[in-house]
Amino acid sequence: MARYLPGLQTRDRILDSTRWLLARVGLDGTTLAAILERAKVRSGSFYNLFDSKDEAILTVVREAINAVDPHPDGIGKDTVQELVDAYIQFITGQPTLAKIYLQTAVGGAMHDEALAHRVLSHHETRVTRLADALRRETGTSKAKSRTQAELLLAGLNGLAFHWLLDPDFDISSRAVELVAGR
Amino acid sequence: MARYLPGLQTRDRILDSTRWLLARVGLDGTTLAAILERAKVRSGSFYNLFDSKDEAILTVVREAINAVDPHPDGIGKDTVQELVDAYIQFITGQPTLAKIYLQTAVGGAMHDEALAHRVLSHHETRVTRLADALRRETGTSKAKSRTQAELLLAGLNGLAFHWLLDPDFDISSRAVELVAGR
DNA sequence: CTCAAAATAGAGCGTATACTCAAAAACAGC
DNA sequence: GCTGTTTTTGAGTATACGCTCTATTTTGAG
Repeated sequence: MARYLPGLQTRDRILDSTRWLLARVGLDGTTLAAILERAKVRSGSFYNLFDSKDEAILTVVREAINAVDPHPDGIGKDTVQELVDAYIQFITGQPTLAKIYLQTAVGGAMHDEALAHRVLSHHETRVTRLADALRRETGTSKAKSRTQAELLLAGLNGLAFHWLLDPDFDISSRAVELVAGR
Repeated sequence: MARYLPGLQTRDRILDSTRWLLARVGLDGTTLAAILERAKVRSGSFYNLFDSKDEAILTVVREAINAVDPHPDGIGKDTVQELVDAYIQFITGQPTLAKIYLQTAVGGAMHDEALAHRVLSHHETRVTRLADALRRETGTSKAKSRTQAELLLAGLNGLAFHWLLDPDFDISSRAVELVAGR
């Protein structure tokens, strides 16, 4: 483990490199050699700081998943618009982590059972909070608002996909239309 | 290329094997060795019939997509509902291929250049046909129907994402609601 | 300044994978 | 049956990858 400053700095460089590669070239392209070259580190140093390549990758993925997590202190208070805005802001503001999150969720590195569960539970949390906000604002039934929330979130995720594919795509105003046409 | 019966039969066995592996163990697990073992074929025979492992995979992907096409031979006949149904059927019937599709959309996940191109051009075709169907049915302008098609497809991709995350998610009826609320 | 701990370098190992090739066997038209 | 073509075999090649190990340098507390 790293105890001196140089070790901690190298560790950061490695994680930066891994994060960059995951977002740009995907899981397959994130080879050890690529990580090492970009971080300007030899394999010996890497394995002095990490037990395996996967450990570095999982560290980054965990970070990405946490970044999608809605803030827990606002439960029961947020509006639909706030939640949608927060999501869009995450996607457009942190495209690197957003890409990693979506890639991971779709099936890349999800051989890790615990991570898969975390992604699902984050998704669940988001649906529930959206449904609550919808019920508070429109007064629809519990079941119906949940269905609406699922549809809305699916739409947002779809928009995110589209935006990642085409950065010129106007995700913000599409999101507005999506909320309006609900 | 195969000209005698035995050649055609081994070709079929290889494609069956590839299809089975893609569905069961995913893209990563579909190694050449696995294909060969399941098809009871040695590598020499394989390369007598295919130029590469990717060609076999590509063939399977193409067949899966075509199998679900409502009007494979003629463009300009399908309805919006038909195209949406075909999409849902593709996603739920071939979850592995659906994953490949979405991973490619997120970008970079596909190391295979030809496969990525194939998937993306398929995406383009689908947008165009959806837009055409929308214009035929609603009489909207060319530009507007294309935007609508992109939004609709984004929604469908979002639903697919949700379904891949949670297989219990009722993607079919959600898709119906999505089309209805357009 | 000293010295044990930490950090680094980089040659090299083991393994998995896609793919090649020359020779042998099976095939089918004559 | 003869003969050219197709099919099959399987040992062998090339490469990429994750990872190890030892020697060397750097660090920083006392």
